[in-house]
Amino acid sequence: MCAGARSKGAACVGGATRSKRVPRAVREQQMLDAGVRAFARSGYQNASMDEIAELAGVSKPLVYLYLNSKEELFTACIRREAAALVTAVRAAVERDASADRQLWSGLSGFFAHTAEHPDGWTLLHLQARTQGQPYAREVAAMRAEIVAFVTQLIGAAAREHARGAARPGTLAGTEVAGLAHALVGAAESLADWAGDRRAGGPSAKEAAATLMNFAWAGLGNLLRGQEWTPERIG
Amino acid sequence: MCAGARSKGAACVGGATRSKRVPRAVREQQMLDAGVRAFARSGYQNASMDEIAELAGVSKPLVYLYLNSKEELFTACIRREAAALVTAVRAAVERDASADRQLWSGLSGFFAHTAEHPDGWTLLHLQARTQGQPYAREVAAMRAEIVAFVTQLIGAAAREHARGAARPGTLAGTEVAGLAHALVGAAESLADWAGDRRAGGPSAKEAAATLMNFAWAGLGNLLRGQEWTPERIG
Amino acid sequence: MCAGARSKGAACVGGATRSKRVPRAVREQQMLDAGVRAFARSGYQNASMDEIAELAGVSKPLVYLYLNSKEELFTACIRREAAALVTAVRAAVERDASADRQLWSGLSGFFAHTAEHPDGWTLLHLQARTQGQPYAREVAAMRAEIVAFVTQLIGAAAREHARGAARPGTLAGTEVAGLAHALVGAAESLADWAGDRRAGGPSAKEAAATLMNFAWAGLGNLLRGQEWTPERIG
Amino acid sequence: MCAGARSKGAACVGGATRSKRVPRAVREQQMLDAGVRAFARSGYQNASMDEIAELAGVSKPLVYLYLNSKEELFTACIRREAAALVTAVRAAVERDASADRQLWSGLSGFFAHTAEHPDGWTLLHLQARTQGQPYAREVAAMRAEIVAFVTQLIGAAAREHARGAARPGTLAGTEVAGLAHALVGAAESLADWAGDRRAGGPSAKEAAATLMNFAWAGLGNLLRGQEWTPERIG
DNA sequence: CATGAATGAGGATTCATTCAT
DNA sequence: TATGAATGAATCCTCATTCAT
Repeated sequence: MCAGARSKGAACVGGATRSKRVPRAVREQQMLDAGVRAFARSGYQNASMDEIAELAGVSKPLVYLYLNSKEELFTACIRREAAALVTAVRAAVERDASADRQLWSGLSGFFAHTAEHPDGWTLLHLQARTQGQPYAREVAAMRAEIVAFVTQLIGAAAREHARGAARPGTLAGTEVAGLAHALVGAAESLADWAGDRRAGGPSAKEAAATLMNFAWAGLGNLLRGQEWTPERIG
Repeated sequence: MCAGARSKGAACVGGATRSKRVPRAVREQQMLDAGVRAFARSGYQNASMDEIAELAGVSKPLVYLYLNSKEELFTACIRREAAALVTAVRAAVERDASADRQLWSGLSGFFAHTAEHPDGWTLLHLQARTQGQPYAREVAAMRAEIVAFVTQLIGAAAREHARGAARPGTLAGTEVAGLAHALVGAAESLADWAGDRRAGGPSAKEAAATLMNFAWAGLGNLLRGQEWTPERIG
Repeated sequence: MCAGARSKGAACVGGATRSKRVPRAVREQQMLDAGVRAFARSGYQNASMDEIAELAGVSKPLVYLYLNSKEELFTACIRREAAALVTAVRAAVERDASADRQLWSGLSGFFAHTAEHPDGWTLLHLQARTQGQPYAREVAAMRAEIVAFVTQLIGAAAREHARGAARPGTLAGTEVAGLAHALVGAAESLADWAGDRRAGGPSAKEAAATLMNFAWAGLGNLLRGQEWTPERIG
Repeated sequence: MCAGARSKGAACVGGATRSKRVPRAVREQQMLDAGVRAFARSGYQNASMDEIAELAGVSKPLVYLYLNSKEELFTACIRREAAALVTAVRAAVERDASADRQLWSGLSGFFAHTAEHPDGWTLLHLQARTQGQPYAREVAAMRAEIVAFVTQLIGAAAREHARGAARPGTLAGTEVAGLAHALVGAAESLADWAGDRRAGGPSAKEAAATLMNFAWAGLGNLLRGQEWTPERIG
């Protein structure tokens, strides 16, 4: 436990002993760690700066000295986690592979990262979106980046498919957007589920495979022009 | 306008004139309306009891008299909205139809309800889940109920398929659950998108169709044994 | 002593017993009383809202409920005291009397009021001017009103004098402004001194008479063209 | 520019380059310069030690090493400025001249000094008096010294006058003191005005002349027994 | 029923001040 | 000598909540 931990019984993040005289860069990371944890678990409003400072193993004024305000701390947390997630996904994608393999590897990376950083994921997915424009926008930007990536893969798949197809299907812009939203939503839901090991959630690879099964075949059908319609007979 | 509406320009919910001698049941609904609206738009913490009382067109002590505390008010709001959503979906499902039609009708009902009650949907999907255990659990329970329903439909579809299939596929329990989670997540994401009319989101029926296209084909492939696997070549 | 007076030993303003359920208008005056006292004695920054609330015999939130912020409280205090001072001076002036008598009666009223309301006077004269633009301006406006009144009296005196003068003097605008500044400054200084009874300061009438002696004769000389110049020989 | 000057754009006082190894006496003066400037412009509370240290071009701990605390720094600033003002006035007085010339030369010195050291004057006249007993007393002592000097001059003038007067007037001690207070107050007010060049204030000599015109004639009248009294008829 | 009056408790933020290097 | 790192102690302000009428 960290020295100086007072009343509430919260240990310092990472179990680090509260140490004196640490260089600024390190302290800042400790504070961000604490912020991510606290914000993810309690939400922006409920997390108190007292709590965060204690979790970081420092006094409150130091948090303000380095990060200026609760809002800026929140922003910094979001930025760090968003960057980490995007980086992880980028690193996981197998470049020069086929479109479906690229998507699958990206998804695997995504699920692996969110499973390893559940607080970061909660922060981005749940908390940041509830706190109004500035933060929501920040996350929306990251999401847009991912959606764009997925859209591009779908386009690539369409081209790949078209090469050998008897009757190449066309996908309108709205349809593509709908698919991207659905896919990202499904991924998020699976990530939540996968993050919850107690609920018997899947591993990252399993989640990625499930999602590919869910999405890839449907996409192929669409491209082939085999649409599902309500008028279809059971 | 409701009497007593003070400075801020907020009219009473539903445009109801603030009148004396209203039966308790009605007053409570007005308060819940106000609560849902305020909580959805500002979040639990940011919504103040003052604001809610004014929005409901009553005095603050009356809110306390009927609903005891902010927490209980929040819980009551969540419960009402969750029940309304589940009821709407249930009512929309065409019993005795084929599994895909049941799923489609249920999704249509879901998208229709969320589009008509955006504040309720925001409350459930965004706000309640960020306020820690007690409320998140409440919503999680509702979600589990829906996931279970979807899971059962997928199972039914599998059985239907098996009856006439040359080579019946098998779906492990985890796989089915995964698909259900993915589908529900996709639906939620589409509901958010559809709720945002300015972003050119789809209507309820369109959203349902998009999702069916996306999901049903994949399911069919799975049942046919055409699984996507990472080992697959290109 | 007022009930509920806690630690610091400060009694409520006016010695009033802390009473419950007082109408808003009355409470507001009590708060302003407390504010004037606290601000005058400690300055804007040093006076804490805790201290003021205790002095007013109420809890802090009530002060905020009625007066919104420390700044607004300060402004309200200044406005009330400025208005009271101007009103007192106006009421004291003997209209339709000769110019010197008008000036004398006004000064008497001024010294009487400042002596009876030393905290109000300190607030206006000392504290408000130290707190930057918004407040300084407020006081400057009041001061300007008084200077204008004095200037007008000097003008009237000049006309009265001119009627019977062999060689009527002229006063340039800058000279008049200088005289007005000097006179007001002298009055302020005497008010400070008069407010300090322990230092053997004069009564209001004495102070007024002293100032008339100081100022009126000099003014007469100027009008007569008998200027003091450094070149004058001993 | 001084090294270490960070963001806010504030240059070091006196444009001194921040240099290492400066003798203590010099450093202390730099700190006092910074203190006077900061305290005069922002007030005691608003001026932060950070700001002052930066303005002085040194690190905060050094300020504490040399001056111990904010209070002591403030006191030191007041003492230095008060001594400077008194010294300047003393040096300006033409000894062995007639009383009015002595007064005039002293006033000229006073106005010249305050015009050249506006921050010092603001510190003494405005800021120090609003910070409660310890500092106000310090300034009051200086003021008393000046009032005593003026009182003595008025006494001397009375004696000079008495020597050649047909009908020597008498001035009670209180009257003399009152006149002195009035004169000093008038001087202070004019100094404030003169410090504000934008408001078209006068030069030092002009201010002194204005005041002499204003005051000396009144004094002469008094000595001649021509007192203004309220009973006088228009 | 309905409400104006009132408060306890807690949270963000700032700053003078001190070490350890 | 000089400073980056760190904190205790306030201070302003807000809000859920309760009475007395």
